[in-house]
Amino acid sequence: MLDTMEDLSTKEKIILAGSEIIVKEGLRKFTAKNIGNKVGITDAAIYKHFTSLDEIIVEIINRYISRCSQSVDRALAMNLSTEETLKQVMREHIKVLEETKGAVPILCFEFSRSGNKKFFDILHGFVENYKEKLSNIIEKGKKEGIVREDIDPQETAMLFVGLIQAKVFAYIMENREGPIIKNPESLISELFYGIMKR
Amino acid sequence: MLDTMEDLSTKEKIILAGSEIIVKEGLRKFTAKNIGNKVGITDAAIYKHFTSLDEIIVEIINRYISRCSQSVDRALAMNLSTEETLKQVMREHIKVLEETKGAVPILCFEFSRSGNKKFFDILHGFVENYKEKLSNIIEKGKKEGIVREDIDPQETAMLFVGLIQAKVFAYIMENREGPIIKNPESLISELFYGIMKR
DNA sequence: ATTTTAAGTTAATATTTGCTAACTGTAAAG
DNA sequence: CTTTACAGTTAGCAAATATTAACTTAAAAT
Repeated sequence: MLDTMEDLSTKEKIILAGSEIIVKEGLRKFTAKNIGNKVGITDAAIYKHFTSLDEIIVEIINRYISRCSQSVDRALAMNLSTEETLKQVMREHIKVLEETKGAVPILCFEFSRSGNKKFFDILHGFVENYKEKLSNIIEKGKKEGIVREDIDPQETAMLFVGLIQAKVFAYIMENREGPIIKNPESLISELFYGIMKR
Repeated sequence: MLDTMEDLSTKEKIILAGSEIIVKEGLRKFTAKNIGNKVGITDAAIYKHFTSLDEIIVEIINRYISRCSQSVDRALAMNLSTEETLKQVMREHIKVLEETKGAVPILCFEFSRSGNKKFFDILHGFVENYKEKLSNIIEKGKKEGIVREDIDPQETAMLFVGLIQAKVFAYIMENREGPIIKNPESLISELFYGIMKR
């Protein structure tokens, strides 16, 4: 069993173990037996918590999506400056990414190929929705005159999503341990350097 | 059956179909049945050409590796200027990449996680060897004074490999058709702009 | 004290997968 | 003309996988 998840409920352990398998071993190893082994229960016990293995994946994706979406709404509700709002959103997104161990960007990659329409549609819908929310904030920044005029909000929103994807790939290819993004604040400020008016 | 491979031998068709499945559908779908379907034969017929499915993967990787290595040797034998030698190597590499439909970078990604030592070792050995060959050329360029002094040959060689990897990811994520690298010459010259003395 | 429920077990199911064996047709070699 | 080799077929096996069923047990609810 994993030592990092002693006091979690079994359901949480399953989600965590599943995420880790997806990231570190690939979808091919995402089997009931492997997940059970990692959690410390039998394969059959998993079905006391989920009706199918697909449901685990849906849960992993949905948590990521809802947490990211919520963090945008929360950041907006905080009534910060546009710049701080954007930064807050990015900070939160990176936090969710770390907590889910990078599983969702990997799933994006896997399902963009596998032709599994069910998962692809969920992920695609999320990316579209999230892009819209982010680009609205960037658009507002442009109106306020703090974001460069020649920035395309949609493009820049996608750049952020793409950047996260790239970071996860790098993390995996370099076989690293620990956080995916070592220094979130510096990544965020680098990104901002390119879009803010000076 | 695929229309693009009418006149090839069955063995070639299997390799091509296998590569395409790896790239477009993932390793999970790399099964005898799926490959057979794509080629237009039964799963059992595949074993008339390969002793195992693993052997197909080994063949895909080895072809990529040997063609890349050979192209370096060929480029060196052409007695071109250092700059032209490097460019020639990159051109050839991109050609091999296109012909193998980007399967090997994807396999690198998959096996860097799956823990399959057999494949990982082959790929790792290749990358190390290839990096060495490339960096020797870059080193020569430095001695000739045409490459910037502050360039680390090893780092720059890896940059090229990483760039190829990134291009394949982008190709897949954007669900594109056709060539992975649309304009090889401009990619090569962009890369060179950063390393050559001016 | 008893019943109910939650969460685990083992055992069994159907399906899929990798691979082998036995057979068939065709085309080249002798 | 016969033989042999090749490249395909179908049938089938053993292992793995997703899932279900039947049972156990301990704790919570009544």
